[in-house]
Amino acid sequence: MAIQAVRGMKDLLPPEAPKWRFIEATAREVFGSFGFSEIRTPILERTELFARSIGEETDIVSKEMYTFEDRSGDSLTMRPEATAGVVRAFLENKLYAVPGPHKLCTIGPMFRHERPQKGRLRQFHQLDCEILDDAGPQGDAELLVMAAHLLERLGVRQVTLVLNSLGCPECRPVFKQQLQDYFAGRQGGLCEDCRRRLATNPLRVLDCKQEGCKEISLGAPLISGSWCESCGEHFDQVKRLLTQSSVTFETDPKLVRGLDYYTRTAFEFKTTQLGAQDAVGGGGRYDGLVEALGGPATPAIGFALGVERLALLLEDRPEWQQGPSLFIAALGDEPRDWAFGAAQELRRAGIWVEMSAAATSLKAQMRRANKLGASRVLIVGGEELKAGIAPLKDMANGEQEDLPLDQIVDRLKAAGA
RNA sequence: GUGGCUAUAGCUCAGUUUGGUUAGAGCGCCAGGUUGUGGCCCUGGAGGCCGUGGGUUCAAGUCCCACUAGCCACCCCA
Repeated sequence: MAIQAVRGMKDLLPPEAPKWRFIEATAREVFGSFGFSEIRTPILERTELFARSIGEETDIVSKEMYTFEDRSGDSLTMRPEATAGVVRAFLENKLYAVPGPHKLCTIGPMFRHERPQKGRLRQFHQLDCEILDDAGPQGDAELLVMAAHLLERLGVRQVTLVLNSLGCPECRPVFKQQLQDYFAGRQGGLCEDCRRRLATNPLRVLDCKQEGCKEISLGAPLISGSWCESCGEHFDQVKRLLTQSSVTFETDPKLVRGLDYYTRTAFEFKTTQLGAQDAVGGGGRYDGLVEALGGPATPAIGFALGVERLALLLEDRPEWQQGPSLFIAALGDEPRDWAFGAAQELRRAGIWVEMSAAATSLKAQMRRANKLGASRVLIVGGEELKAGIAPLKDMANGEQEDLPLDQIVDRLKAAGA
């Protein structure tokens, strides 16, 4: 076989492209109305950035990154998520010099070396939003309301917002210790992975899908019991604001997210429509990340939505299949020359015009016009050219009218083409 | 990274069990049925290194192995 695309990297073909444009355009519109500015950061970053922000122990960093040495010997990585790069750009360009909050969004490809399946690619695309320098619960709520609003605008149904709070540096260690104490006596029933997680990240044990682990987790302490006063208050406020905004949600005290930098609010938008790939989007608060990357203490929160997964949930719409406003069917050499010129003139007026370059029968040209979805066909032969009047056929109802050739532009503009 | 299923025309799939003439269908495509009129209908036509490479055999789309890719589950996540 000839050269194939790299595994897990897909071509976006013309029939699918309008859906993507719709998703991206709607997202930009919604993000814009919430005051988000676009930022575009490089796909390549120093490996260190991801190792330090996402966490060395996470699956992403430990086994999923596209990492390589460039020609100067620097270790570079193709971004597996957007937040780290955005935060890096925020610091490097000293965007914090202006008072916050800073609302930034970005749309683009991410890369993770995983085993591909439906809704999971090695190059995939995210709609990503971050609010930097915002500590209050209204920041969390605003972001979630915006995401819910976008899903609604897109017409994506059957998506549930699942919420949890992971606590802060104040209360999470207490909970971690409680968990470790609880599981310590029950290690025997845990899977191999979980026994390892117990030391590194005991919260993940709660998230394990193995039967034995699930059973043991049932009796485990819940993080909701360990929240410090301010974390509990923060979470209550977020929930209150969501309810006030009519955003429905569920809470799940076992929801844990894979990235180390999350604090307090963590969330996922889940669907039952995509099999094992049930997350359409996710995110959370990361109050410590900016400081950990060497910046000023800057509380922040963000989310990402997967474009491919959204596309899978969207039906095609008829308005995405628009055809040309006019097809010129020319019969004979002279009419074809005339049509070529007329087409350019109409196009200059912003009208989508097609014609066929080859000297084929009228029947073949009509078939082609029909296939392209042309709204009208102008039929021009030698007689019409001489008379300066040609039949214009409406392809929807089959009706034909005689139109003076010098009035085409006006006629089409009047028809809203 | 682990396990399972799959790969035949542009698309969806028969044919593989029990190896044996020119590998089929539907849809799509092209042309004709109308000296210059699309969609529906009828007729005809084009289009296939049967994923790639190796092996078994007189003979492989069919059996065996490897590779590649897709799908499903695990893992994890968008």
